This record gives sequence, C-alpha cells and structure tokens, in this order.
Amino acid sequence: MAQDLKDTLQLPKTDFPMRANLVQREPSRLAHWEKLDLYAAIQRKNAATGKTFVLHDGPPFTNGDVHIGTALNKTLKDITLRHKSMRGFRTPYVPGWDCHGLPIEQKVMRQLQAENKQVSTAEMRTLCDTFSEGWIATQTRQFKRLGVLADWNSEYKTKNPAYEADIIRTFSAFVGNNLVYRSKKPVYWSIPFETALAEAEIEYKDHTSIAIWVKFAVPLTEAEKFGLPTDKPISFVIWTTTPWTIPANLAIAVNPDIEYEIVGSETERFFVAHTLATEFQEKTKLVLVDGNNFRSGKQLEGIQARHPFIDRASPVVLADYVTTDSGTGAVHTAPGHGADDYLTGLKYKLEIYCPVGADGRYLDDGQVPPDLVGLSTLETVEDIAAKKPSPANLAVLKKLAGAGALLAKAKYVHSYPHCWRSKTPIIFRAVDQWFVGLDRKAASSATSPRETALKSIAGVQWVPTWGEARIRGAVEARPDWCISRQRSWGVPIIAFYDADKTAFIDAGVIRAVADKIATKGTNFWYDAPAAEILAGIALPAGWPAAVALTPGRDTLDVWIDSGSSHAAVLKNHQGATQWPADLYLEGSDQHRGWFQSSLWTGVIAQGGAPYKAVLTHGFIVGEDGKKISKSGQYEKPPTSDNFIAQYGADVIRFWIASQDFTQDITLSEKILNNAAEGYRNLRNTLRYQLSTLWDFNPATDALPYAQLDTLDRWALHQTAKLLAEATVAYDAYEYHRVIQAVSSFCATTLSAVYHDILKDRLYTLGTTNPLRRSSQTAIHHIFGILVKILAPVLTFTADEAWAYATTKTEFSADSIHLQDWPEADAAWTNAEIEADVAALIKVRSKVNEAIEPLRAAGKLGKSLDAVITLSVAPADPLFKTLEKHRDFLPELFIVSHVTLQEGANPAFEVTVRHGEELGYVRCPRCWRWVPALETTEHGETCPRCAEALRT
RNA sequence: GGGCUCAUAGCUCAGUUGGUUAGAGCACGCGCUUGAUAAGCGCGGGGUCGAUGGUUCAAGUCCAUCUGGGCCCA
Repeated sequence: MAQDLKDTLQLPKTDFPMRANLVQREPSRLAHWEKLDLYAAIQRKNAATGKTFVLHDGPPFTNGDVHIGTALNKTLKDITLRHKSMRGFRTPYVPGWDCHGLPIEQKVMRQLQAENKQVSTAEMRTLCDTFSEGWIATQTRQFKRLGVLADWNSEYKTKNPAYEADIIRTFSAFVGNNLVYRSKKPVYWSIPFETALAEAEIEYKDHTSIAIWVKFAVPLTEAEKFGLPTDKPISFVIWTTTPWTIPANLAIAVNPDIEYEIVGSETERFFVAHTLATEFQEKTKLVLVDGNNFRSGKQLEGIQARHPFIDRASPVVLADYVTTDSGTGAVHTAPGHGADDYLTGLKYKLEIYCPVGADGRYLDDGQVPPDLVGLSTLETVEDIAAKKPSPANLAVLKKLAGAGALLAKAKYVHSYPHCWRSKTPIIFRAVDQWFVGLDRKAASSATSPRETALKSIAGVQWVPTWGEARIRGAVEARPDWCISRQRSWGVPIIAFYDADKTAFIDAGVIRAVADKIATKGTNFWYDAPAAEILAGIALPAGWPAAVALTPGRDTLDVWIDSGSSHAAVLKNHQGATQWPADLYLEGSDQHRGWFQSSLWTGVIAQGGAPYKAVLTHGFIVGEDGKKISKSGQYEKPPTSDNFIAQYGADVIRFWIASQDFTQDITLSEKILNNAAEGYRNLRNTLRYQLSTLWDFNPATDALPYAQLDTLDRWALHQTAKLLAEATVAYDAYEYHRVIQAVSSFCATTLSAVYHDILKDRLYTLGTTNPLRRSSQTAIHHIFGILVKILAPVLTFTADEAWAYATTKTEFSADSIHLQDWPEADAAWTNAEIEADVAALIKVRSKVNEAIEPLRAAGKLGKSLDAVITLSVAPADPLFKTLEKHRDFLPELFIVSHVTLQEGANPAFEVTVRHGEELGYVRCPRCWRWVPALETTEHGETCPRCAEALRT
C-alpha cells in the first residue's frame, strides 16, 4: 500500500547522471563539438551583430607539454571569450605559437651532442623546426582537451614564412625610422667555438684565478685639484681576478657611499675602503705608517688616475654595485669585458673597448703594447689541469710587475662561467650588436619611441590598475634595445657586410627581402649568396655590388618575433581579426615581456599600442605559497594533462575560475578536491532542477508571471539579483565572484530554501495543479539562467545539462554555447516580496533552532512532524507580515501546522510540538500531520492528497 | 639591493568613503531524513583580520616599520 501511494507521487526523474565521470566522458563531448564545428557556428551566430571583441593570443613557447600555468592562461582566455560571445560579440580567436629561440636550439644541440653529430646551420634549423612542430601538435591536443575553443585552422606560427616576413617588416620599420644603430656590447664568449653564448649555455664551475692588487697612480696635478696630500705619491688600488682585462681598463669604480681611507707607507699613499685596509695591509705586506684620512666615494668622482702601463687616463667613476666584500673597494672597470662595467661605461660615455679578437687573442690596435699583441686569453682544459694560467694573464702580470704596479697576487678559487661544450672558461667580450635607439626621434613621428610608448600606455585600460605602473616602470627604465643575437634558430637580421666587415642596412632592401622570404622562408637567407638574395632589388646609393656582399648571420631578438604578432595576425585580419586588439591576457611577467615588446613594435611600426586593454594574472604557487615549478611536491610533472587525468577539465576550470587570478593562484590537492566538491554541488543543483521538469513543457505548461506563487516570485527575484551580480562580475573579469555568487545561490537560496520547500508541491500535487506548474515555470527560468551563467566556466557540464533540458538526451546540436546571455524580466524584481520573505526566512531559522532540541531528545525526526505556535507582539511589524502570509507558513517552515498568536511579551516566541500531541494523524502520502484523513481508492489520505489523486 | 604586488576562519572569497558582537560558501563536528540517496535538511564549533608602532572618540580598513610570499630587474 505504501508503495502503491508512492507510485502516485510525481517524484523527480532525469537521465542526467549524478556522477559526472568527467575524465571519461568529456572527450566524447569534444568530438560532438568538433562534429558541429562549434567554433564556426558561434562566429556565424554573431556575424551580424556589429560587435567584435578581439582577444589576441600570446603565443606559448613550443618546447614541452602544456604546463598547468599555461592551462590557467588559456582557460581564462576561453572563459572570457565564451562570455563575450554569449553577449553577442563576434569573438575571432586565433591561437599562436612561439617557435624560435634558444631553448629549442639548445635542446636540439644537446641531442646532437649526445649523438656526437655535427650539422650545418640549415640542417640545425630544420631539426628545430621539426622539434617545434611536434610540440605544436601536442599542445594543440592538450589545449583542446581543456575545452579551449579556437580557430585552430587559422593559427599563427612565428616560424611560418609569411609570419617571418612580417617580423622582418617590423624590423624594417625600426630601420626606416632611423632608430637602428650599431654598437658594441659584452657577451659571454666561447673562444674554441668563436661564438657568443647565452646564459643557458653557461656552466658554473670552480676556477683558480690569479687575484691581483694593482695600483693606478694619481698624477700630482690631480691630487692638488682634489685636495689630496701631495708629499708622497698617491694611488688607487684595484683588485681583480682577470689580469688579462687590464689592457682594456678605462676606469676605476668606487661606491659613492663607502668611506675610503688614505693609508700611507714610508714612501707612498693608497686609497682603500676603510673596512678593507687591514686586509690590504696583510695581502701587500706593506708597512702602513699613517691613515685616518677619509674621503667618501662621492668625493672621488672624476679623479683622473693613470693606467699602469698604457699611456691613458683611468677616471674614477661611481657605481652602486661596488662592495667591500672582497678586494679594495675600488673596481677595475673595462666596459668591453663585463656587464656591470658595460653599464657604467654607458653612463660615463666611455668607449666599449675590447682589444680581444674572436680567437681570444689581443689585437694590434695601436693601444695594446706590442709584447702583448697576439697572446691568447684562452685557458684550455689541459692548461687548467696543469694549473697553468693563460699566456695573456702571465704576460700582464709580468707587465705590471715591470711597471712597479703589482702590489700583490694570490690564488683565488671561485665559481666561474664555463662554456658548456668546450668546458673552457668563457670570457666577456664586446662584439658589434644592433640596437634600437628608444630615445632617438623616429622618422615617422614627432617624438621618440619612448615618449610615444609612455603616452600610449595612458590610453590603455590596465587590469588590475597597477599594471600601468608596472609597464611604465619597465618602459622608462629600459636601456636601448639590443635586438641582435648570435643564434641559428631565429629570424635573420637583414644586413649585409663587405670584405671589411662594414655593415649595410636599408629599410627598402629589407622590405624587398621580406617579400622573398614570405614565400621562400628564412632558410633562403642561409642557403643563398647575397647576389641571389638581392637579385632584382635596387641597391641604395653607396652600396657595393651585391657580389661583394655577404649576408649577416645574426638573428633578431625573439621578443620581436612574438612582438610582431599584432602586425602579422591582426593587421592582416587573419581569422577575421582586426587591429588593435581589444584585449591581451597574459601572466604578470609579460609586462616586461610581450606586453612591452608588442608596445614597442606597435609604437614604432603602427604608431600606437596594439591593444585597448591588458589583463594580467598571477602565477601558480603551491600550498605553502611558494612557487610550484621545481618544488617537487607532486610526483607527476604539473602538466595540464596530468591534472585533467585526475579531475577532468571542468573541475580544473572551476578551480581556475574560483580564484582571484590577479594574485598568486594556489594549487594543492586539497584545493582541487575542494573545487571538485564545489563542482559537484553545482552539478547536483542542475540535476535536481532537471529532474523536477521531467513532465514540464514550457511551451504549453508555463504560467505567466502574474499567476506565479509568492515563493516562486521570490525565487525569480533572487535569480534576477544573481544574474545582475554575475553579469557585473563577468564584465569586470572577476570570475571568482561569479563562482562565489552562484555557489552561494545554489547552496542557500535554492537547495536549503527553495528546492527544499518545493518538494511537497512538486511531489504530491496533481501534475497539472497550478501551484505545481507555477514552481515548474520558475525552475525552468532559473535553470536557464543558471546554466548560462555557468556555461563559460563549466563548458562541458553546462552543455550536457542544456542538452538534457532541451532534448532529454545527452547531446544536442543546439549547444548551450550558441545561446545568448540571459536576461531577467524586469517584473521579476519585486522589493515587497523580497522584504516579506526575507523576514519570514529569519523566522524560519528561529523555528529550526526551536525544533533542534526536540530532535536531539529523540522526540522529533523530520520537521514535518512538528506543529508550531508563533507568539508575536501585535505591535511588531513582523506580526503583520506573518499574518499576511499565514497560509504559506507551514509550507515555508516545512512543518505540518502553524498557529500564529498575539504574544503578551514583546519577545518573539516559538513553541514546537509533535503533530501527535494535537491528536493529528499523519497522511501516509504527503507525510503531513492533519486533523483527519479521508478515504480514497488508494486508502486513507489527507484531503489535499485525496484531491490530487482524483486528478 | 631596486620596481610592482600580496597577506581576513582548515580552503576559496566578501568586507562600500574608517563606525554595532568581522561575514558567505566549502570543509569539519553532532544530529535528522531515506520520496535529490556515492544525494538532501538542521544545529554547532572555528578568526588577536601576518607582526609591531602610530593617527583617531573609533582601525580589518589610514600612515610607518618589520616578517613572510609572488613576478620582474640588478
């Protein structure tokens, strides 16, 4: 009989599974979308709206699996675009790939080295191409698995010939604006390979150097000028561990804030940092007889000391990096042989002087003493084993000793950079490089690139706002842009050289060569002689004949590759995009990287910033707040695929959306488990709504708003509020607020209140009962809005729920992602109902509190067993509200009966009794306690159920 | 060392121009239900708002210093 009655209930039913099983089931939905060509369908939908939103993709580097951080970036882009397309924007999205660069070249080279193979530059470039292409395929698969929707057919690759041509055209704009100049800059240099090395090609190993204390005499006239004692000769003492750089000395650096002491022996005086005076005395074994005469570094600036054995001044300059950790507090400065020295050299306009050739030998430049010319600075592996210093080092020591300038020498063991291939110590050597003068006046503009860039920054929307300060700092502080690299896997700098190594460069020639490269690719540059490259191209006046020229072997800084993407993609309307982009969205490291390089290329080649807005996100950190990359807290590498294999894409997407991405984003097993739980709650809410709509056809069963029940109107009011909140949050890119709002709405507004109350109506009333239809109408509306709010984040689940809602099957051609952003009917906003129900819900929680003790005492189970008496002072406005909704109260509290009585006390009182105590009987069908049952063909039920059974 | 930035319950987040006993969801504990059931409901515990000092009648909120993170430089 109980079963018989149960069969008369309208219990929820749906095929939408409670268990998501995302890891297994998501791929089939991807295949479904592929079949629909969902990306194209979405673009078609919004083709005629007249609104376009271009998010320009920053290209990931193609040398490995998609890292969870890259997944974060791509997912945020995907969420953004899906929301925009629901809002009616055409959202062409062309994904990109960054293909050139050292890390790939290095991986390929290490592989070749392991196989003991030597290959030509062209072969090497082919291997790099293949390497990059392989990872593009892998990453594409991994991005797709995340649910990222993009125009994969229109993707851009920085290694495509057409793209390479646009990189070169960007370079031609630099040249055409008269911004490019040639100057020397020190690089790591491998003598055996006669090549520049990158930081990544350096291995640090202990090395025994010769440390020397060398005096640089201050002429008497200089001493007088600076008020120094003149009764004895006075010198600066520098300390260095690379004697071979002494011939290139052009200055002595002191720290402006260090106290220097003038110490003296019987015969001469020296400047030494005060705190190093004792050590100085020990090392030089000098007997110091006076001191206590101090000068700050600041006071010494400009003193013209003399080079110990070359007839040249060595001025005292100021530098903050000078410390008193070791040495004398005065640093030998050779701008052509060190990074710090170089910057100091630029600051003091010193020559970037490098009298050492590519083979590591001193050049005969008229300044290097003849007995040093030709000597090598190289220490071979055998030399090191035999503890034999380089010929250059030995000769300089001898030279210094001969000049009486060598105060002391000592062995000094320290960590020193070595070439990863030859294992020999590298040298710093200044070589000719190409620079972009950022403060030069651009030919096509009234101002310099820096001025234009800073002006452009102000016109861009930076999200969060501090992004503006960050890029402004980077742009202001950046020295002239060194754009040449001595690499193989990159885009060549289109420059030619004659037999004397004079460089020839011209914007028109570069553009003409770019046109050839657009079809032939950059290998053409490496394979063909200058005459072929220049065939048919008119050479500018003053150029030698093409046959007398050699194409240069430098490549462009790879930041120009990706920095040209807006020109190569947006300017060319690739994939129906347009210039400038509405949004760039990358990690905050890109303020100094891609945001900046794109800004420079935009400013110089296009006259302005290539983006209207720039959004940045933080980096993923572990549970301890520390960076995750090498922490090893996970057994598996933190790749996108590994996380998806465990949680599924929608859980990962939920996690990404739930955090404030402008800050560090924390990743831990606990957090992902929390995300999975949060996901399940939302999924269950959708499932429950679907299950209550099984017999509801909106076309025929929906009621107009005016006929809806109070509680349903209240739910719609809450839904309108949620939608407004979610819309604002989406527009502000604050996806975590969307998730917070939706989660709270589902848990509290729906599950704990609305759905819970609705069960009685939905289950027990007759199918077509207006109250039941009223609630179904509301749920239908709420579901539609909820699932659309979630669609940009939970792409798989929202589409699945939508398919069940619209077709009662797992897949539907009319995807959720083809729907427009929902709107709430203005009538739904109802302040009176909002206020009334809010007051009633407060009473509800008082009622629940009052029920709890009885439940704990075992006197009561479900709340439906309870009968409530509310005692409220008639003067209390609450009394009126309760009276107004008197009939609704039992349903709202989910109890069997409510008596409202005028209380004598001002305090609100709740009395709870079991239905039995009033002599009530329990209806076996709806489980409510009622005064009396009546007979039906299904047995005894309450009058309401009897009525339901008749229909 | 410099630039930018972050710090509120175990976790993720709110917290308007400084103004009651600092909130929400999740997690946790104890119950209930078995007609959302690898679900649902109720009740409950839990925070010196990173630390210290200051401004103020009043500070999570403003200022200074410090500590610990992140990104980028050096």
